[in-house]
Amino acid sequence: MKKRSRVTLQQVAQHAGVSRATASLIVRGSESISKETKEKVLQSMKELGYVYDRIAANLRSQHSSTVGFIISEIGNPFFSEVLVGVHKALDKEGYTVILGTTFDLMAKQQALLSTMLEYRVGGVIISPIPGTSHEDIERLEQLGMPVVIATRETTFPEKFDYVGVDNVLGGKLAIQHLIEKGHRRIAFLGGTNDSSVWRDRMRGYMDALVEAGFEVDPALLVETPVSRKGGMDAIKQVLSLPQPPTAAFCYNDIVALGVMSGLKDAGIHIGQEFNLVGFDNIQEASMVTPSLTTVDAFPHAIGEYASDLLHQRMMGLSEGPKRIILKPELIVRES
Amino acid sequence: MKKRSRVTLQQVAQHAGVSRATASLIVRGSESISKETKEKVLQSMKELGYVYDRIAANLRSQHSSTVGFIISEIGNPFFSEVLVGVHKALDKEGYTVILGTTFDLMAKQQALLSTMLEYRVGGVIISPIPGTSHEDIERLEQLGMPVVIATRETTFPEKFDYVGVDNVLGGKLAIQHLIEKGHRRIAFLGGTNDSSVWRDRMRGYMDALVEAGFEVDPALLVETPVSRKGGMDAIKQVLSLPQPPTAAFCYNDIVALGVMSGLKDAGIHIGQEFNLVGFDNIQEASMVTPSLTTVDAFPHAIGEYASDLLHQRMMGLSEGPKRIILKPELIVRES
DNA sequence: GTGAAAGCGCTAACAG
DNA sequence: CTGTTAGCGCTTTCAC
Repeated sequence: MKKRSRVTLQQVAQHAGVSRATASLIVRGSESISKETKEKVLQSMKELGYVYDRIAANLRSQHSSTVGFIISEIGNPFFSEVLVGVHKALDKEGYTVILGTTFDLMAKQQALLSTMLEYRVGGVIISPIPGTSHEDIERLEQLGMPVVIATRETTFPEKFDYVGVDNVLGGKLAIQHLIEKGHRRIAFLGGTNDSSVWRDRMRGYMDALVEAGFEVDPALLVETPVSRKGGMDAIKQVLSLPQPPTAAFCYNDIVALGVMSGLKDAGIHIGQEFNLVGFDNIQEASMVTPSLTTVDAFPHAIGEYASDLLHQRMMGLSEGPKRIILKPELIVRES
Repeated sequence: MKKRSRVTLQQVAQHAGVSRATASLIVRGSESISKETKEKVLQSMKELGYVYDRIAANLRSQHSSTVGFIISEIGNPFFSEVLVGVHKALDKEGYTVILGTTFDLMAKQQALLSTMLEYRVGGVIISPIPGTSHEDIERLEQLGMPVVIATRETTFPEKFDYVGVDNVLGGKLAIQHLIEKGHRRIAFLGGTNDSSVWRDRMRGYMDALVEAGFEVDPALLVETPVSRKGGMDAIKQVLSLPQPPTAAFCYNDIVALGVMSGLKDAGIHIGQEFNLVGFDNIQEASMVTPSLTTVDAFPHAIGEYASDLLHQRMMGLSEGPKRIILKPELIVRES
């Protein structure tokens, strides 16, 4: 890991016949330098192949131009879309992102938080794993590191800046749509109740059913891992019921895609005999056949808003915790 | 961006009544410290809430425990799978990854390379955008920064460590499979010839056809952007030919999924009237209906091998450039 | 085993 | 406008 030593500002200054301080001002684009010396120094930099050492600069100035982004997994298109939003927004402000993936393991998350601290990132955007308490995160804030929570909540939501979608409303929209289509027995498939997101979507499901005057059959609620396999298993389970459902609301699109496979295996025509609504609106949702009706959770926007909030906080412009709750939208397609 | 000042090693040492140097040895887990002082110092760290400053440490020791990973876009499942591989492997070695996405823009790629340099990353893994010359990359090596190229080649492949799949062979496997199925008119759809990957897959396509004694009809080669939309457009184009193809090999799975949509729109039964082979074996390939026959490009393994090569090089253990070319495998499914 | 002093490459504060 | 001096938080000799 030893590196060939690089050209330092000192050497550049010497070569150009100025002081280190002057050279420093020039790299940073100061206006208050005469055109001639500026040219001269820039020329020297070019000749010597100077590369700015941002690490050393950050150390000295006690600033940080990095931001940590902690996410459960990159394989899920929803999260990768959030990442794209974060990336774009932070790029624009000149930050560099350090990525960490927890794979939903608490030990990994703790380790990542420490890493972010050790690297002196200027702030952290995190989608905490289910069961993360606010104490776990508070550690960062106590050390003066701004934090923004995205997509999932911690045990004490009001403590931090948060950006997410209104999952209760999303669940409601989905169910109302299915009720309008004439369904009475609607399953809720996939996900597990340890996640705040699941609980909210489930609540939307319940609320909408109750408001419409229908009863909730616990047999139609199936918890599974958030995967296509999970969806496939879940639909098989409810189809074998004495009174199978005629429609399903899925925890997210990934699960919904699994459910679609399961329905096809069972020879059920999606969109005709059976209606299906997902959540997230990942790209794939519009591409499958039949295309998937889903609730758009605006992952890209979540990433951008989270970045904006973090930037505000890093500039010291924010006061109390802010919450940005996006209104989800139902995207009606063929399913 | 100003940070509340943190507890320094100095303060810890003072609190514990030892010197800074001793404390430093202890954070790094040195063996040559008496158990008592060690305990005492560790206790002080806990009490004061000390956080190791890896940035300062790296500056002083001229080491780096970060690795840059530059990729075109994170939205493509193939790349996100490579990222997962990279992440897992580097994690194990204790590196932290700094992520950059180029969106296939040359300016962005150049900027990212500079950023990596400025952040003194210990090494870089890059999937260069089409048209990247070896000079663009050489800059890094000249500054003593190890580089590993992954998935795509530069203009002068032999100069750097490289990990990728044998795209020529992959193309051949696909075409041989289609020929065995009895097809004579096989289209090659999607992608553009500015990419080395495209040219190799195309070559495999050509070679296989020629070996089998068939001729190549240029009308069956359609270049498009690498997207579902591209696939859709491409299949529509060839279907309107006087002599449409009866099978297609697609640049990758993303394109293939678009082609599937297009075929369905045209009322063509995939797997019966028309056979289709993709490339990459992204998760989705096994989940669509009908499931997609494809060539597995082992993205996860590419990420891991690239990380291993980089690690070797960072340790100074590598000599000449190494090339790891993975053998792709045909995954026969329903399409 | 532990401490004192020097310095990684840069910026900040103040002179001039 | 430019130079001087000090020091960010850590590691690294080299004494003792």
